[in-house]
Amino acid sequence: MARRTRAEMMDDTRRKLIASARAAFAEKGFADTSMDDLTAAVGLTRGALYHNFGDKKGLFAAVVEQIDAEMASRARALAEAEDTVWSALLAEGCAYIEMALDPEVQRIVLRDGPAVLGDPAHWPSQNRCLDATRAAVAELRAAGILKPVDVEAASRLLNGAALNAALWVATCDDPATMLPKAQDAFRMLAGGLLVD
Amino acid sequence: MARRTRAEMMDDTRRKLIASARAAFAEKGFADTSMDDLTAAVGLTRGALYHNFGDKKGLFAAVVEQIDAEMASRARALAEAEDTVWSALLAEGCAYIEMALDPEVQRIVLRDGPAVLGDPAHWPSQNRCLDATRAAVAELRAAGILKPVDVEAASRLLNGAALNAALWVATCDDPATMLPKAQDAFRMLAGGLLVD
DNA sequence: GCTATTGACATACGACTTGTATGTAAATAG
DNA sequence: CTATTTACATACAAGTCGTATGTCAATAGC
Repeated sequence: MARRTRAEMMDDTRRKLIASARAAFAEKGFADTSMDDLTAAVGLTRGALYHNFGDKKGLFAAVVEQIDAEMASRARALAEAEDTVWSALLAEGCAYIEMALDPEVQRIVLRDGPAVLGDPAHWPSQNRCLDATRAAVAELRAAGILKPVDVEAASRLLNGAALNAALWVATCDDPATMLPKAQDAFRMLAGGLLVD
Repeated sequence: MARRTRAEMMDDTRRKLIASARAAFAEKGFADTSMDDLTAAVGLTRGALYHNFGDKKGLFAAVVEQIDAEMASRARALAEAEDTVWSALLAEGCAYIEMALDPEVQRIVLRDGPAVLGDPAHWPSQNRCLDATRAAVAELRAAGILKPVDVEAASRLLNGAALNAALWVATCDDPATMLPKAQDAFRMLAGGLLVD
């Protein structure tokens, strides 16, 4: 078993590169990260990088994909713990706000992501968090719990509100006390969608 | 009057550089814009650029400042045409959504801006659109028209919702029909802040 | 009105970076 | 056991940014 097959070696290489890139991108940002440094940090060269990911953006996209999957997984877990679709939607939004406090999420997904990869809605990872929100909104609309609002529009607005709230909380003076206020405001706003 | 004073020459140089940069950044984005091309397009060199703006980010910041001021001015004009503070707030948000349809605003302010300059809340231009929203929310809160929500949090959420809605509308298949839906959804969400 | 100095740029230079083209050694195929 | 493909490393060319230096016109001082 000491003998490694080629596929195993490549997977290992990819994992190492993604991990190194994730740390570097989070700390220095996309533009200020050198691929020479990034690869050397795990004992490789840019040759491995271009072979596995095509270019710098390709590696960045892989990192975003990984983080995005983790976020969606966490949001889903929290939403499933709720007992109504409505409370699940609120929980998702609040979870999103919390997760965006993570410096890695902020810098890589929220700040550099759009500039490097374009609008999140067109990412291959499809911004899974948005997908979850859309599903919940669609179900609530069908059940007549929400006012006759466009599902896509409402999902976008809810996610956007949560996202920006998170960015603000993360960069304000006192995140600990502002987080609950932001989440309160989010629930209040979302309540505007409910039928009277 | 053919004789130009030095201050006039500098102002003219700055205007030319900002105009050229605005076009280049909007079309190719910050990262893919060369300062050599940018300056040569108006008959200058990078020397003028570094002398007047310090570095590439400095010029970018000046462009953002200009666009931001234009947006705030327009939003203010629309808001003042309304007869209540509440409708003015809604009008501002809807105006924001519309303005974000402009490719220049999208690429420079919304996409590249945060990546290059960091969180908009910390920009020198202070994101004037947000300021207007905050002022309106504060007034409505004081008048008891809104539920007891944190002013800063609510302002952030409203602006974030509008912003993301705009990004979505701008990149969707049929912006013309989606714009009113997004604005409807925005008004509905904002209604969640009103006392019952 | 003449010189000295400052200001507004242009030019030249060095240090990096990215992407590609080529080389190479190991793993697989036949 | 040879041939070929794979998974990288190395070498190279092009382009970019920031700075250091040069230059000429505009102002200041006497």
